[in-house]
Amino acid sequence: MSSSANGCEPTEQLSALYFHQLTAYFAELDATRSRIQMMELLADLFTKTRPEEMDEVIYLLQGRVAPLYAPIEFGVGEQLTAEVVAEGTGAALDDVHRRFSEIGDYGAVAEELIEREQGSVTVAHVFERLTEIALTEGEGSVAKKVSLLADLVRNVGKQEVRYLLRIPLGRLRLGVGDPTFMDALSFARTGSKEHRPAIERAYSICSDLATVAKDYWRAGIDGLQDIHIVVGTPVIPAASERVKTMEDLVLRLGRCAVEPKFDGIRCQVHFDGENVTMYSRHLENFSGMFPDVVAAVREQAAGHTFIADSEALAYDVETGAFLPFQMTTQRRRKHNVDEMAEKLPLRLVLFDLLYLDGVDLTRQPYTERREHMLGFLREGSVLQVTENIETDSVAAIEAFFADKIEHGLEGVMAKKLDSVYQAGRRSFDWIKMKRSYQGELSDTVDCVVLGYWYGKGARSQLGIGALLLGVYDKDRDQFVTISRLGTGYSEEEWVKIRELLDKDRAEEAPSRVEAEIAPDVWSNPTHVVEIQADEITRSPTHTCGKQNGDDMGYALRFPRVVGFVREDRSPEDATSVQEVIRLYTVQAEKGKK
DNA sequence: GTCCTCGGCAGTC
DNA sequence: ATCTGACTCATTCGG
DNA sequence: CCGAATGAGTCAGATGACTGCCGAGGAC
Repeated sequence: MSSSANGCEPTEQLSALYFHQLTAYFAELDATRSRIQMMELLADLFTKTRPEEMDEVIYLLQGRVAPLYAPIEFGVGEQLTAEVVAEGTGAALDDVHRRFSEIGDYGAVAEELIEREQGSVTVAHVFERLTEIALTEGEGSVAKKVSLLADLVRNVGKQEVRYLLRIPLGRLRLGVGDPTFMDALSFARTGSKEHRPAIERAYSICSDLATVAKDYWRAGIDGLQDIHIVVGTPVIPAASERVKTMEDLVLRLGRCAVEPKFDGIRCQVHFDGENVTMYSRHLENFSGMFPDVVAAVREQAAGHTFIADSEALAYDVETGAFLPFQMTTQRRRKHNVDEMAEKLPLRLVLFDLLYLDGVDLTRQPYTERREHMLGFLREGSVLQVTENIETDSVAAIEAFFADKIEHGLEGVMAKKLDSVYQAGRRSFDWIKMKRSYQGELSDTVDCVVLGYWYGKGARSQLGIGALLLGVYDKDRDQFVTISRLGTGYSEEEWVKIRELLDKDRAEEAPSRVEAEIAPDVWSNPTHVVEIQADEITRSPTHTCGKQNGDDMGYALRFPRVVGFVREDRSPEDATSVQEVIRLYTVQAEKGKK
């Protein structure tokens, strides 16, 4: 190996990496706040990692055993982890749950219950076992997953178990993510972040960080030259930023393109002339789910190869209007695919083109990509290119926006005219604007707090993680649930609201409260909070508006608190069930246009 | 043995 | 999805 | 002219409703 790297060359044969060595790094990262120091620690770890172990280290850091787009999941969440801890440490399941509600981290719970200081398993061994767990399926698989992981628990030390259990939970919580890994790779070779853009570009178009890491490690930036956009291999999609007002939007973009924003499922379509492959926003393979779209791609794009960014939406066959998200999402399925395709046909609205007929378009400006996108499709009922306007006027954007809202759409996306397609990045090249961002344009709901849940991770320090919210049913003088709430408060406010709720603590659900879910701590209905939400949805879990046991209720989509507590309102002054239903009806009317 | 329900998980937004 | 909080980095302020 | 203060940007990790799949386990 010859290269100009400084300090990263293995000067001696590195030995196999033990899992306790890896978790020692994790513990250091855990204790480090500075991102620069975390990057340096990671760079050091990469230096000590043999090339053949790079895959394992990278995937484990990502909380996985395979690249993002591989359909390999652990199938071990919190409940099963609790069983693993009990089985692996000999503690009672009750005890495990009790400890978890206090410290909010199963890794830390297991650490408390283990004496052993250090295990003797290697990273390779742990990786192999975790892979086995992920691949286990069929009858008896749940018990087998648990016992495999419990076996590992018995063979590692205190510090190791802490991080071992966090891996399948997908909550390693080290304060590092993909961007930091990429900085660290660059830093390990160059002592600076200078190669980050090249590394990031490679990662974004092949979606496999382990491949990028190995190529880069072997040959530096030259090693990345062979990574190109390939039809069939998912590209990490570009994402948008938000602003508060239309004025801010125009200030940032000047003259820009404005497109409608659809409330469907993001879909990246690949066509190699024969095969159609589709990926979701997080690179799940959708290909088998939308046979109607696949057929349409073959027809409407015959003779071409391409990769496009799009939104898939179900629509009303009678009126042509797009259906709500809850309808579209029913098309995301493995079984009864064909029947559902007939019942709920999809439209695919293309809004960007990354590749066409052998040419990578991602580095061309928006306007040119759009030209290509408008030119290659045949007419058809499924694939269509999104409409757009070009303007630098706030008034024009507002008019366009109002029209889209009036027709039941989510809002608009504004795009910088000369911007390239920034795969894997969230940037101000694309700015989304939804109704709920503009305070006066969207309704808020006054909700009564009915109780709270203990938090996990960092929130456990606060003694609270989320609230149970209700509204008032005037007809029956009952409080019914409409949402949980986990965002909007500062840490200080979380603590304050918990203190208030503890004063009104109830040992069980108060008699005037009707709920099908139970918080960790009940509270007598006293405090009213103002909640902003994007929409009201039909709900199988919340009791607001439920007529009888098996009916659907109503709930809030994307709830967040604004302000703290409304001192001027009594619980009976909260929004009523009847008002919620009225709001839902008004919203449903718009969807029909 | 077969069918059905439900809890848990993983994914969409 | 939304949101907060910590840190980084570039720019401006003030002595 | 240089260090301190400020503010925008980046990143990570809390949390939401809802749907479908899968396996477990009860009913029959």
